[in-house]
Amino acid sequence: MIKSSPKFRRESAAQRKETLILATLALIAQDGVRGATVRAIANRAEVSQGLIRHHFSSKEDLITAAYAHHMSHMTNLTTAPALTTGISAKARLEAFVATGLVPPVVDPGMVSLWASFLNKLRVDAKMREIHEQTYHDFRDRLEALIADALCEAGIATEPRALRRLAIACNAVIDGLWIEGGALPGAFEPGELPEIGLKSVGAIIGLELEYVGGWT
Amino acid sequence: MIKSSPKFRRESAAQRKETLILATLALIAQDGVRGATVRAIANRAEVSQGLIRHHFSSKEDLITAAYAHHMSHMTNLTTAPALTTGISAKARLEAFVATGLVPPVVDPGMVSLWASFLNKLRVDAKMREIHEQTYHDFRDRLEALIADALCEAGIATEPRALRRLAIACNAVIDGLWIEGGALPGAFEPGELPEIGLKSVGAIIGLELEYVGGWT
DNA sequence: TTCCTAATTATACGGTTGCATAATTACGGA
DNA sequence: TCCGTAATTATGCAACCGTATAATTAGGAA
Repeated sequence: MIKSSPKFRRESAAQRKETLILATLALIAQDGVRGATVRAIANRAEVSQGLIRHHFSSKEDLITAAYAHHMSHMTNLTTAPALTTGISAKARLEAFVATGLVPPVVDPGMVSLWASFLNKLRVDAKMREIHEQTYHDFRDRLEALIADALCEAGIATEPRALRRLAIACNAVIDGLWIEGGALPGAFEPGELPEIGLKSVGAIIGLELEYVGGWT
Repeated sequence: MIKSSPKFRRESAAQRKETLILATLALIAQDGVRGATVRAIANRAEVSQGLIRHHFSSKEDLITAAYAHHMSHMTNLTTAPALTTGISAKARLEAFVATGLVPPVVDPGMVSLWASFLNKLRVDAKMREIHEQTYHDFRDRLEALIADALCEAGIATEPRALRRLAIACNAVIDGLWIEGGALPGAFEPGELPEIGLKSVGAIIGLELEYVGGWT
């Protein structure tokens, strides 16, 4: 008897879950939440639709997992360059701001994805929890960078004031990131990071500069 | 023959359209785009579902109209106080910034609504057009206020630099507005406008202050 | 009053959705 | 080698979606 090629491959739960999550994110980024149907996701991940319910208790569960995955991914993408050792605190802050304002972080798909999730915050408590945690995580990293940069410059700052600086800087970055993604082509290349650096610098009282190399 | 009470009332096209638009916005704010089905909208507006297709060529058409309505509403809400005559340019700018960062502009429903529409920008060209126009309209008003305030303070600014200041200030306001709406309770009352004024002030190089009276 | 017309309702249809259930099948351990 | 079991597929269903069409009805014009 000739052994025919297997009709499917078994994979670990973790791998399958990630595959499904990535397919979900790709679909939402492309067509909005509306496009992420169970059948479309299964099709994109090249599995049957029944498999989704085998790994996730409901479609809502998958969406939530995709949200968490995406948010931590974006945070890591932005944070990574700021972890470089051997450079000044000011340089790390500059890298952090600039990285968050150029592709691939600034991207229509990313913004669309983020917006799709944002309007679920009202309804879903689990989503709200994830958002809150991600937001604070991101802001805390930013606050630490600001604190280091200010300390390095010999500027003392109270915790309360520091928190507000971080909130404000986070807001500029977010705002620029959104418009950059929502209106691609409305800004010249390199304009967004330049504006971001100048603004963040003005807010915290340091002169931050645009360093080339960010494509 | 006893005349029974009429089963429905005829109204002008404009009135009906607005009723339907408001019902749509209320539903989207409450349950997200997913909740704004034709039947739900008709139910909320207390009309039959067929009426929607009588006034709008499609559901998509209604959604688009609702988006335009909502955006101009928000812009007007924020802009109104800045039109006050007889006060300094700086005071008008302060009013503009502060108004946009307190209720009813800062509100979970408003943010949810805005986010719901945002993720349609990728797909729908008409939506993108409305977004672009609204964004530029808002930013232009902000830019004019900044120009006046700087001029009043005797600070000369090039058009190119002015544009970037407006982009940056717009971003701070947007970012703060979003988080204020997405995470109600995460900020103390009055904290958002205070941070917003300080940040905008730092960016453009003026000292803006929080004036009480904004509840 | 009578009639005409546009606003409104009533009803139905094809397609899609998320989910449940049962039948297959890969693949590691005995 | 064989077998158990969990991963995967196949199939079906009830509910809901947007839309089309025809039947009502309000309310002004003549």
